[in-house]
Amino acid sequence: MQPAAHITTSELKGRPVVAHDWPHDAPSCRRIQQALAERVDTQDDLPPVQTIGGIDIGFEDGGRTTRAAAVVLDAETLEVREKALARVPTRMPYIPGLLSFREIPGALAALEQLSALPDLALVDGHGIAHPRRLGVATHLGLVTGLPTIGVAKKRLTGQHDDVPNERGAWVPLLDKDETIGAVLRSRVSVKPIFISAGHRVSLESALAWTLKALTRYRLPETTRVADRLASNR
DNA sequence: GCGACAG
DNA sequence: ATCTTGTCGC
Repeated sequence: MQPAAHITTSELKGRPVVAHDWPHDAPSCRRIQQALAERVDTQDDLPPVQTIGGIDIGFEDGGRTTRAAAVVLDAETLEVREKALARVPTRMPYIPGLLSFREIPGALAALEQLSALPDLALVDGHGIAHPRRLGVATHLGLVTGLPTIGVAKKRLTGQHDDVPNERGAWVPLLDKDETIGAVLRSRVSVKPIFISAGHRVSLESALAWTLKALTRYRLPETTRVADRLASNR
């Protein structure tokens, strides 16, 4: 009999959050994911959104050091309000399906450096478009209480039809008969991106906010600014 | 057993 | 993710 995943509920700045032991082995990670998945909220439960955040992680020293970037943009003008970069020792290798356990420690360190958290955060990687519905965007939302959206450049799981070659066109990402996300053509003639609900945000709102953060590039501005910082460009 | 596999 | 320069296509 496996020991139960130790999960507790708490509160952060008035918001319900979840805390849990930080595992180091894959089987423990998967057990925690299964337990956490029950607490995910894919209904809209967000404050008036005045700022949107971007979270992205990069690495240095051949992966030994994690560089985590958290940026805050004005939701209306997309003007950059604040940037934070944290460098922490990397604790886990990359294992498909367990990305959040590798990236969240750094993300939390970067968020802590911000003078004010964003009202909503777009996270690099998937939200519920994950084998156990607990991608990095969803996991980070649960742990911080922040409304989150998953914005990924590649598919992890699920099937989808071709996306029409028109800016803003999208098709559902399906797992069996369940819609777990959307495959979005963010601009003409580029590979589509994968949008999914993270936590406290519906897929419809996730798409709407992603479109609001898009300008002339494939990725939303939040992701671009955070990526530039995390990868030292 | 074989192929797929976010960052 | 990261290692890396020029180059093909819209």
